[in-house]
Amino acid sequence: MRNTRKFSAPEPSMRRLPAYLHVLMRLLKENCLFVSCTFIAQEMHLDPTQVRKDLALTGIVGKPRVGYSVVELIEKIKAFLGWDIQWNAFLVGVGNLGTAILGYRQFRTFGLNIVAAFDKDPRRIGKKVFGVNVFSVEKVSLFAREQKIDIGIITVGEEAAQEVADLLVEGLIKGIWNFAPKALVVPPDVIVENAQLSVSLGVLTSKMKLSEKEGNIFR
Amino acid sequence: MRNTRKFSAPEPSMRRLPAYLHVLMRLLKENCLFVSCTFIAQEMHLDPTQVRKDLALTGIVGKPRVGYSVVELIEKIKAFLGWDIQWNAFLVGVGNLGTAILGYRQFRTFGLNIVAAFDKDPRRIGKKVFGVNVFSVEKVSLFAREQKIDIGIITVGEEAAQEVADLLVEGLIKGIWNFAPKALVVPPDVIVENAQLSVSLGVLTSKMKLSEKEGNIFR
DNA sequence: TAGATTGTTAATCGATTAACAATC
DNA sequence: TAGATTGTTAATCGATTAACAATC
Repeated sequence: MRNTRKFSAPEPSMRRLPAYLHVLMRLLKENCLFVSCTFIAQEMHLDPTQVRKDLALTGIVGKPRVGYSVVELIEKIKAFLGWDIQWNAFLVGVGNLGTAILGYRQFRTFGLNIVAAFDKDPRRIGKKVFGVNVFSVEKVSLFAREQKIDIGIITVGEEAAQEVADLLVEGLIKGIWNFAPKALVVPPDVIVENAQLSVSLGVLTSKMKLSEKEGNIFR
Repeated sequence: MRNTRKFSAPEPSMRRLPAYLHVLMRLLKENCLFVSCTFIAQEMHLDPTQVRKDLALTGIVGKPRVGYSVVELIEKIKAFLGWDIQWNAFLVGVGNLGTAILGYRQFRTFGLNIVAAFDKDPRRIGKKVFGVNVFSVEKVSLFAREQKIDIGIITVGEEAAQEVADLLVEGLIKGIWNFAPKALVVPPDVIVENAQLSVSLGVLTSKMKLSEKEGNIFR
């Protein structure tokens, strides 16, 4: 069963690209002009063929015996990830996590431009958080339409998440970055990316518990 | 090529379990005693067989024609994810993200007990953040050993991440929750879970860019 | 040239989905 | 009983890994 339209790029590959970018940025700093798959694979403890296939997704062409141009590869990966253009975003829910995201300057370098923030708490409305104005959540749809916002970032609680998603959809946004632990229902042309920290924590604690059990066999 | 010891549970399944838990908690509130895979699958837009296989991982046994006991299923999933026991944790790097994590009370319900925080900035050391004391990062290894800490949470910048990981390993921690965009090198018995927000953002913007291109064909 | 590395095709592996018998 | 649902085995699909020819 499929929740949305299927796009062509394999997600596991997509998720590895940002890490390649980090290695490449370091190489760029060290004035390294060319890099081979083998090198990147070693750095990241991956299979070289896998790296080559991942990079091929971006349309890069390498030179046998030489490798890929570091500068070109950085450009291609950024373009593939959509980090070469600006995305205008609204953030809804100025709690701890919302505030942290507003304060995380790094996102600017990925083209994420958080234009405004929204909250339902009157104590937060009218304030500025890391230079971003906080408005009443009621206004989110109207403002989003007026300002042609691309991305809605949901950092509200589970209860309000669907409601906020509906407002964002009404505001004609094209993508939702959802931090609330809730499976959102949206039209098929709206892209949802879930980023629940608890999922990641669950993977960690689950593996730790398993390893304790397995480990005990040998001790 | 493998970076660490392989554990038996399939990661995709593991990543779906927290979402099942959310549906189940809601059902519990509604005093619903039994639930079928079909129902959960519909709620989450997944294949029922997939849900059944995922749930089977936890060791739950259902009743044909009835389904699974909601209460029992919640317990089993929590136990499988390691959310039935307490994990003592240290957090290193009290920036925006670190602060947000310290303030996110929800994690307590997953058994995550953040005992202390660490930073290298003298202005932060000695302060309390959401009730958690901030110490100098130098002390992390010693304190971790003394207090038998299980998990180290890394919320420092890319540059310092490996250094902090080394200190945590010296402190005999068993798992690292790494928010820094850096592939950490640790001994094979230490479990690392990477939680880079930029990866998730990349998936979103990449899909949005692809969908724009594809979409334009039809417009 | 020789040899390292790319690009691509084939083989393997693992996860998802389909089919169906067992059960209450 | 009839039928919905579980549990499990088989088929399909997709991603990873291996093999190798092409290239500079």
